Amino acid sequence: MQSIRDLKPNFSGPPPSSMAPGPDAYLQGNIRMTLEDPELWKSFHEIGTEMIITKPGRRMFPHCKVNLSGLIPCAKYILLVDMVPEDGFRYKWNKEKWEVAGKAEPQPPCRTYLHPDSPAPGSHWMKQPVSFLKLKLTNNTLDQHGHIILHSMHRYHPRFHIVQADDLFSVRWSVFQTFTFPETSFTAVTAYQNTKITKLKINHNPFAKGFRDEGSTKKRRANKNPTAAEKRLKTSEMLNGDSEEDSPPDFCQSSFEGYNRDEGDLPKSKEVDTVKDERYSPWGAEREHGVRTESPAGTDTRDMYNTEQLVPAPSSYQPYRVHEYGKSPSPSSSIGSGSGRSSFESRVSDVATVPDHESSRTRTHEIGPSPCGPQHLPGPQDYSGVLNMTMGQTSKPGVIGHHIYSPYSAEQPLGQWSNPSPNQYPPPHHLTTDYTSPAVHHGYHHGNVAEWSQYPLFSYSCW
DNA sequence: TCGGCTATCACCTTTGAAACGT
DNA sequence: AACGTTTCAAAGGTGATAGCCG
Repeated sequence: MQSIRDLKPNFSGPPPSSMAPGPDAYLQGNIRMTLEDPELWKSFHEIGTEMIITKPGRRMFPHCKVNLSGLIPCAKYILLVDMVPEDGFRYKWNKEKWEVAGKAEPQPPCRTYLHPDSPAPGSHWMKQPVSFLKLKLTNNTLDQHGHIILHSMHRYHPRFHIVQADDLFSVRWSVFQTFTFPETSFTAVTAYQNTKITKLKINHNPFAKGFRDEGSTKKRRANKNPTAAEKRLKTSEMLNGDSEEDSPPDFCQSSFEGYNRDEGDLPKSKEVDTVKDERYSPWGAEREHGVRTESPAGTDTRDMYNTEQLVPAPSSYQPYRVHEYGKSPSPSSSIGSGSGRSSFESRVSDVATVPDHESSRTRTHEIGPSPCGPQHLPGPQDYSGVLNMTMGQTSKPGVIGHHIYSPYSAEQPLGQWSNPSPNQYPPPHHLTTDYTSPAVHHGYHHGNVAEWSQYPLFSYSCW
């Protein structure tokens, strides 16, 4: 595990005193985020997770669900997720493995999904796992629903951000921490390529129960289209692991030899052991191209990382160009200790704004009396043009009363969207040169660090 | 010709309101 | 009247499939 942090304010002027971590700022450390269902994620990751993206938007499965600890119970936090390209390539599924198919397409509008409970006190986030179930992925660059826009056949991984902020407006002045989990990386696809992934999805996603072999699957469509039924049967056989397709001779030979062919079920404890020892990836290409390194095999070390810095930045968020304060010596103590969760603990204290309950304009989403005293219920706030964020459809009115994410909104003349140049979604042009030195982090090695600079954490980082 | 995308399908779960019982 | 449980229909999510498109 590595910890990358940069406490240096990266904006030229001081933030408003009401929002800035001023003299009364205090240290806040040991924020820990653990991934729920890590074994499920691993089982997908070892095969090569694929996420369907559709025009109307498709949920992720597995969906992002994390546990949080170390938050200040009374302080308000905002949770966000965005998707970051894994590399600068487009891929294709060829002969049972992913291969590089060329340069990545121009990055689509970067959207950040705001957890609908945001903002909420730390106690709220810590009392139960935080689910991003309703996060949806789309390939529609003109999407108006706030779904996260991705390119098909490209690789991404989610980043989780936690920001101590009383409201969305003050996010820009708050310290945030970023967490990633390597096993959550995935390839965006419009149709599943790897039948193993299909099988895993069917076996674990309750909505796909109808496709399970033990169910009525085989009679589905059987009387409608015999040919289709035959194909379906054939597919079922393949998915059962009886076909050779489960163990193709050339199926990622170099990286998949030890794959557990009984992946159809949620990994049992003994299977997990196997997984731990044999962490393979179908990404033969990534080795060939040195795009990224393999996750540490045979170890529970979580090579996730976190970063934190003050926003806004004078330039785009530069998560990979921040100062490295030294690698954390070890993963969280809970890792592999029975919790079965991936986790990352912020091992260094960080600066946070002091919760200002007096001036808080946020509303509480806690049911019942808050242990932190009375909560103010502010009126609707207009965040138009403030963030380019997506929100769950269950977003509370008043927290964000608008679809503020619309990248093409006329009311959002942000540089990120207003500078289309050669490619539709160019990197911000205002990057400074102060941070161009590569920073190795959490085991990933990006061949072209500069490419990362075009992926701001938040769209509003261009403020 | 082929790979990728999309509309549509049937099956399933989830969700919330209505009905009912205590 | 209030509360808890059950029932049921609508909404929405799922992968499979066929056909379209570049």
